[in-house]
Amino acid sequence: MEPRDKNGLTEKEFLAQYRPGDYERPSVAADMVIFTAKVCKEENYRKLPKKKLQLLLIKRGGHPYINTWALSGGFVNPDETTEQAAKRELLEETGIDNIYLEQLYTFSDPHRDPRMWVMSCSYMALVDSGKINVSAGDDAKCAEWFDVSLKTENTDINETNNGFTSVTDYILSLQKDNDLLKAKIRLTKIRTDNGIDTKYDIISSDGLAFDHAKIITFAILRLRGKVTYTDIALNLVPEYFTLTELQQVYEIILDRELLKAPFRRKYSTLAEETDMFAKYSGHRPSKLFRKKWLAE
Amino acid sequence: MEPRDKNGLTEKEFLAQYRPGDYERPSVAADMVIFTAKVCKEENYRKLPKKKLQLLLIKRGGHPYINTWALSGGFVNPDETTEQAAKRELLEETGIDNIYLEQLYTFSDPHRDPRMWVMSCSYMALVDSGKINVSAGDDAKCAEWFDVSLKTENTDINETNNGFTSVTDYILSLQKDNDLLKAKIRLTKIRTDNGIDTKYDIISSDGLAFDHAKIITFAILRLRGKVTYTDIALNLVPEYFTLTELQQVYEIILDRELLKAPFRRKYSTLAEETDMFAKYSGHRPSKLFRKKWLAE
DNA sequence: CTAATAGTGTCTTTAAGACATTATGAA
DNA sequence: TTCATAATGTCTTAAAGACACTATTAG
Repeated sequence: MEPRDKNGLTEKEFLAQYRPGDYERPSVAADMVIFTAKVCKEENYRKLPKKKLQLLLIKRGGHPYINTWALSGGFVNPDETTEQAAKRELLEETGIDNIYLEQLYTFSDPHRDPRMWVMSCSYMALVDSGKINVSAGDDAKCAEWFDVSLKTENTDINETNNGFTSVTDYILSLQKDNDLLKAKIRLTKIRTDNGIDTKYDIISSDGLAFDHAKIITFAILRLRGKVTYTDIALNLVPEYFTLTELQQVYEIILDRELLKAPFRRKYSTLAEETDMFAKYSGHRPSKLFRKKWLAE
Repeated sequence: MEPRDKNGLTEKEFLAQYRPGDYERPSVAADMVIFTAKVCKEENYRKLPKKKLQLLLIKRGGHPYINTWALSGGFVNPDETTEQAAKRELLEETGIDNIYLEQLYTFSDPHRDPRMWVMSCSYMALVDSGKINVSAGDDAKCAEWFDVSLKTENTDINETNNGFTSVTDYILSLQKDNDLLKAKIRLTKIRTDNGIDTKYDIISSDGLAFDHAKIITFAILRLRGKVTYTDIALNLVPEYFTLTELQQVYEIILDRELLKAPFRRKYSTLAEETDMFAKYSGHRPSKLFRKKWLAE
């Protein structure tokens, strides 16, 4: 016996006659923070090339925020998930396909877009720089890789009777040749026994569109948080890599140097030995490893 | 000199003439998984009462999924964030206010609601059971606390050439007196060098509306993941608590017993000693502590 | 040979697991 | 007095930090 509602309808009947109300709905965009670990040039044949953490931005050609830089992204269509939309947009805008993707956070401040009500479901993506097709972004859109740096400018913690208030200012710098984009993001945490209120505010944002400075900061903090206890860093390294290369990736993400011996002890679990060696290194050649993804 | 777009408009002019297109937009709901740690009754005056992990569900009075149980939640309004919507709905539906809230994930399968295109921005909430007003949910809506259990039924891992495939089946059980809701959720992870595809599928879901079994499973796994390295468990404990109580909370979340001595060594950092003691315990009274939230 | 990195050994420090011992109050 | 839990001590095991030492190559 099928259940009927207060109008005497079965579920099938209800759905057949159902018409969505005409209340206002938000547009939903999928935005992506794409990181890569770019190998720098090194003149000294003996020295090892350094790595830099980079992020992809797209120059806006129209209002609002005309001529500023924005994350790759676009609106979600009715026949796809936000993740599918993110992948589709990335492919359309940059030609990049098949990469690591992870949902970050949904930003929903009603006024984050001056045009209308737009939520942003944000994703973090990681690519090995060798996979990037340099000729990508060849349509009208101008996509460029920016060096990323996120520094803590200041932290202020006040203990209260039943919690604390902490205010941290971050300086986000994005650099591409002569283009330097700078933003200050304030992270405020107010903890009481009634929960915690965590808030990101953009204090200043120069050359970045919308609230994207906030999203980028969120992504970097997430990446830093996850890198030490997951295999996420493997996504930034080529098929064959040395343990020093992997360590460099950790160092540019965490923005600090690590000791070699303990690093190798811990993270050699992520690498499978091969019988190949790096060549023409000007010093003792290092063994090449393959990725050993952590199962489960 | 203000920049103008290809139509010769400044940003101000552009925004003044801007009209949103009439493409389809999703409805966005904010849904909440609210947990509490309920103290059971204990007959033996010497024995310590046990705790159970519980979760709040609301009985659906209309189609679709009539007479099944659903998470508390509702549609987001144009003047609020998803978080504000979650809080508003919770207050309206249950009378619960001022609690710990954390965004979980945005579920966006276009067919997750049979009526129309609805995304769910899901939240996890934690409350001390002492804060719950039992007479809540006094309007038409019927809100009830269900005992929660999530067991891994089966894990199957296959290593592949460049990654692995893992399939884990979870059994989610929700019980309230004679009402037993059961669901099987399959978590599939396919890892290749081109990223990881993580997918939750509902194999069966009895008595739970929409994809809420998936959301609940996601929430429990998140809670388990975060409890050991954050102070999140403090949200489930009253103002004054014993270390054994706190340990019980960890045990019901992790679904396994912990050793007392190492637990105290590690988590006494989350507790501030008071000079009060638990009373009428039928054995040595234990010291009461206050919450010491981890700053930063 | 040399500069620069590869790779390992080992001592110290810290934290976690395991379990035993002592302490204490209500009935 | 007894039962059940409180609270702590300590031995073991494992991991992380710090740093030194040896190995190896292109030029």
